Amino acid sequence: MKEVRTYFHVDMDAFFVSVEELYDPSLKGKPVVVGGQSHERGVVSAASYAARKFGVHSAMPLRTAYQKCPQAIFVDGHPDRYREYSHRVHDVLESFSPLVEMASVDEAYLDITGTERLYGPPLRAAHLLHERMKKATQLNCSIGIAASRLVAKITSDQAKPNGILWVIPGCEAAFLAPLDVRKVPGVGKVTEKNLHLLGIRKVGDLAQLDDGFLEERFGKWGMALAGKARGADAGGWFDTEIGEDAGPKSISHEHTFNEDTGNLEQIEATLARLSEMVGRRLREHGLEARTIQLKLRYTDFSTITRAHSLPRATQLDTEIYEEIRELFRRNWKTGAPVRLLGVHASGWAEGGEQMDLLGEDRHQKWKETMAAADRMRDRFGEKAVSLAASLRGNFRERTHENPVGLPGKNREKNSK
DNA sequence: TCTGGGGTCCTAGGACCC
DNA sequence: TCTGGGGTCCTAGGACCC
Repeated sequence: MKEVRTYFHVDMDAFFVSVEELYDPSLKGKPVVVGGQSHERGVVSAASYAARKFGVHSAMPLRTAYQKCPQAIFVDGHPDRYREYSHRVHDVLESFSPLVEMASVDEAYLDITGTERLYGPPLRAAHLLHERMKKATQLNCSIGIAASRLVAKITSDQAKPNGILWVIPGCEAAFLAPLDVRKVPGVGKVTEKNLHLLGIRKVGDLAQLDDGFLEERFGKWGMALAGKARGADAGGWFDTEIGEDAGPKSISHEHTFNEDTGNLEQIEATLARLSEMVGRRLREHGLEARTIQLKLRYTDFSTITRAHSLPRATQLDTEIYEEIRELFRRNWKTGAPVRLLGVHASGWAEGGEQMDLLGEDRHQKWKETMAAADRMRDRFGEKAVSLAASLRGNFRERTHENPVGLPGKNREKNSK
């Protein structure tokens, strides 16, 4: 007989907005939109509850948010702040239970099975944690409690804001049945629409159907859905134990221009900057990527991705950039204005991949150069050392006589 | 409505190998 | 030459999440 476990899903309330309020208390209680200025290209990252009353929600274009709520205060996002507070949240959770898994910056799963003697029954434990979180971070959270991770996640959503909710084991199906299918994690716009076409609107409707039917229509997901509708952790990610947070599987950076551009110099300078950012993160994580991918979006929003796998993994800005530039030149509809560019790295090399002997010396030199550049950036800011900046200066000469990718004498000149 | 940026996972076809 | 069955890697696209 399988032991009944107890999971918490802890979700911070309006996380980005709440963190911004700590930096600027005058924002409290007001309609606040985090993500950028009201006229900018971009979408809402987070909206305060006051702003939500006007119909503003995350993922909505900023301009739309402005139309719905012109009196809202628009605030730029601060990823560093959110990361810092995410660490604090993590620390609180770890002090509470050793089995913690951060699912994103502002949410986590805890396995608190067997902590009754320490904290008492689940509801009491949740109140203790809630209190501890508020005291340590000044932030509110909501906590869902259930015998499975999936149900705990749905439950925390129902508990919002600033609430605690427990689905007693055995009551899962009854709790889930009246909820919209959209409440099931993994069911988004498209799947919801397809389910509606089949007359399936509530999770309870799903539970009636047999696995085969759902699998045929929705593939692997369908299979899991029926189980989920019955409250089980059926298949996929939700089956896994709560454990150590694994490292990243990919690292990417992308940029949307304020105005679309067909200017090759501007485009390549941007690709260089994005390549640097990716290279830097790879080095921070001690990773080397085998596959480099370009993302290219045109004015009409049509988007392509083009990838290439290297014979040898890299973490060097210049090698990433060379590959990206080649991918871009091969795939750009020449002259067509570009809306977005992205650089994506994945496919980590297994530890200690061989380097060819001839390349090793050059490679080592570059590694040292890059490490030094990273230190400069730490001390003097991102602008201190830049491949992109050097490219803007004398791009043509470099491409012909001093191809980017080899240590060049021009570099020092630009680093001061 | 005029649509960010960072990710994960899944599907599917073709190459290539045995 | 009308032709098999897997396994794995690569690539492209898309749904979804926060």
